[in-house]
Amino acid sequence: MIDAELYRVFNTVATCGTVSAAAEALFVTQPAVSKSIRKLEELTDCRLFIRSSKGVRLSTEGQILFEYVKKGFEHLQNGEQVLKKIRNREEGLVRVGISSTLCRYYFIPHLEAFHQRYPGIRITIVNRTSPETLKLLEGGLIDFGIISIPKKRSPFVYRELLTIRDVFVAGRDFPGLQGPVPLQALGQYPLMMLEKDNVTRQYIDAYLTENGAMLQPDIEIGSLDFLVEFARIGLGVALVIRNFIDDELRFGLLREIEVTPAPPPRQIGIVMPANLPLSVAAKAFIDALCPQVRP
Amino acid sequence: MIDAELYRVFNTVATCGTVSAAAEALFVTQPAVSKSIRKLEELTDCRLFIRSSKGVRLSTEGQILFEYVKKGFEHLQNGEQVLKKIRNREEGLVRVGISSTLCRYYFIPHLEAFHQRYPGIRITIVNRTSPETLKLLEGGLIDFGIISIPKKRSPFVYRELLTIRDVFVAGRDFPGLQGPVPLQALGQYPLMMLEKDNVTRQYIDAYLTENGAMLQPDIEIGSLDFLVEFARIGLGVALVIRNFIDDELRFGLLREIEVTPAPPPRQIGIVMPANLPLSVAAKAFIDALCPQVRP
DNA sequence: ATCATGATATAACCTTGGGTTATGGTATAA
DNA sequence: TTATACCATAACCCAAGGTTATATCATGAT
Repeated sequence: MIDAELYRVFNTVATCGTVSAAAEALFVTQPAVSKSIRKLEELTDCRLFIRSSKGVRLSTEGQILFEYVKKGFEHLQNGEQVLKKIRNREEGLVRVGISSTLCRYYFIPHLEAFHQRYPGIRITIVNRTSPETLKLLEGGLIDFGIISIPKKRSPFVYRELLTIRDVFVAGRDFPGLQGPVPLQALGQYPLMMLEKDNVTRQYIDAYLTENGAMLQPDIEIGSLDFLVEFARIGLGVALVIRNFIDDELRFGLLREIEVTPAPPPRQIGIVMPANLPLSVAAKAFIDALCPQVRP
Repeated sequence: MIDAELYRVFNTVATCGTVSAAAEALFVTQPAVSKSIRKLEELTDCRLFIRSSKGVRLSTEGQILFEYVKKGFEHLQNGEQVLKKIRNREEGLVRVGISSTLCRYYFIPHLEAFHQRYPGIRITIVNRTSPETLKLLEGGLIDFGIISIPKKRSPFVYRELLTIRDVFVAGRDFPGLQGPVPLQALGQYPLMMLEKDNVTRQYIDAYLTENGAMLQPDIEIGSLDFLVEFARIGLGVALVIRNFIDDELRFGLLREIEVTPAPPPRQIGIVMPANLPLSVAAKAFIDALCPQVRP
C-alpha cells in the first residue's frame, strides 16, 4: 500500500482547494505539499489534480479517489477523537466484580463519587462471590474485583483498601453477655451468621475451629442486612462486620459483644490482573478508590 | 492529526497479531515496527497493545481504536484498488459529444471496437449539434466532442480524424446531369439538403453564396438517412457526405453528380479542453480513435 | 499597458526521524 | 535444560521529506 501520509496530504489538499492552504493546515511549507502530491501522482500513475493559478481542483480520477480517502480519514479522525476522550476520561467503561455485601456497605458511596466525577464513564457491576469474581477476572470479563482476604500467590495483584473487624452484636435489650466474655459463652444463645459459601463465614469458621469453639449458627442467611435486622429485634447474637454497623451502634440499636479472643481483623482490597495494563477508566476508578502513588 | 503511517503500522500489527509478522508484511524490520507502535502509544498517551512472549494483543483502548482504524484503511485500500483498475482501464467512464449523423455513419464501428477492447469502461454518448457540444465541453459535461470544421481560436484543442467531402447525388435513373456540370445547373432540379441549423448545411450555404449560386433546397430534413433514401427513389438531387455513401455508390443505387467548383473538402475531428488533463478512460478512447503519438 | 498579487513549480541544500544491525530478556515447548 | 520465538533496547546511518530561494504563470487593479 502507498504511504498513508501521502493520502493524508491528498485529503487535505482536496479539502482545502489550494496547495498553500493545505500546507498551512499541515504545518509544512507549500513546496513540501507540492512534492507530496506529485509523488502520489507518480505512484498511482494518475493525474489527480488540475492546477491553475487560482488553486487546484480534483481531476476525474482524483474525485473518485477522494471519495474513498475522505471516508477513510473520517474514520481515522473519529478514532483519534474517541481515544482522546477516553484518555481524558470523558468516555469509557469500567467493569467491577464485587460481592453484594461489599457493594451495599462499602462500595456505593465510592461509586456515586466516581460517577459524579466522571459522568461519561459507564460502570458495570457484577455481583458474585469472591471465587467467582476471581474467575471472571481470569476470563477478562471484569477489570478488577473487590474482595476480602485474597489468597496470596496467584496471577493477580492486590491492593488493600480497608481493614475490617468481625464482631458479635445483639439487640439493645438482649439479656446477658455484658463485658468481655469467652467465645464459648456464645453457645448458650441463638447464633446468626452468613451462609456457608460466604468467604466471611469461612473465615469465621476457621477462627472458631482454631479456638476450639464448635459453635453452629441457629440461623444462616445470605445477606448481612438480615443479620443486622434480626439482631435488632432481639432474635439472637449475630456475627457482622463492625465497619458496616456504625450507625446502629451510635444510635444504640445494637450493642457489641466483646469476646475473647476477638476475631482477627482482615482486609478488603482490590484484585486485578498482574502484568496486564488496566484500561484508562479502570485506572481512574482504582485511583479514586485509593489515591496512593504507584511506582 | 497523528502521522497516518503510524496508524497503518498499528493496523497491520493488530491484524497480524505479532510485531514480527507485521514487520514482514510492511517490508521493514521488527525493531522498526516496535518503535512505531511505541511512538503511537506515546502520542496517544494510551497503552494500545499487551505484549507477551507469544505476540501482542490489543488492550481495551487498542480495541476501540482498531475498530475505527480498520474501517479507515479499508476505505483507503478500496480507493487504491479502484484507482488501479481505472489506471488499467478495467473501469471508467467516457462521455462523448457527437452529432447523430457522425454517430450513425462514422462513430459506431469505433464505439464497438472500443467497447470490445475495454469492456469495463462505460460510455455515455450525448447527441447534440456542434455548438451545443462545445457548450457541454465548456461545462465539463463531456470529455470530448467529435464535430466537423471546428472554429479556430477558442479554449479548446483539436485533432483531425477524417477528411470528408460533400457531394451531390441522385438516384440511378435520375435524368440529365451527366458529367461535370456548373453549380447553377442544379437550380433546374429538386434539391434536398439538411436543415438550416446543421453545421454541414451552414458550410454548404457559405460555399453556395461564395460561388454566386442562390440555390434553395426543395426539401430540408434533419437526417442524412432520409436524404440518401429520397435520392435513391428519385425525388431529386441530394447533398450528402461522400464518405458515408460508399455502399450506395458501389452498388449503383446512387450516382455522384460532379459539379464545378466542387465543395471544398473539410475535416471532422476531436475537440477537447485545452490544458485540462483527460481522464484515463477518455485518453484511451481518443488513442483508439487516432493512435498517433503526442508530444 | 503595466504592475501587484497570489498561486504552483523547480532546484539546491539540509536535517531529522525512520530504518538497520546487534544484542538482551523472557516466556513457552521440547 | 536447551531451544525457540517473540519483543525491547541501543547505537548508528542515511535517504526521504522538509526548507529556503526563486521562477513562472494567470488574474485583476491601476
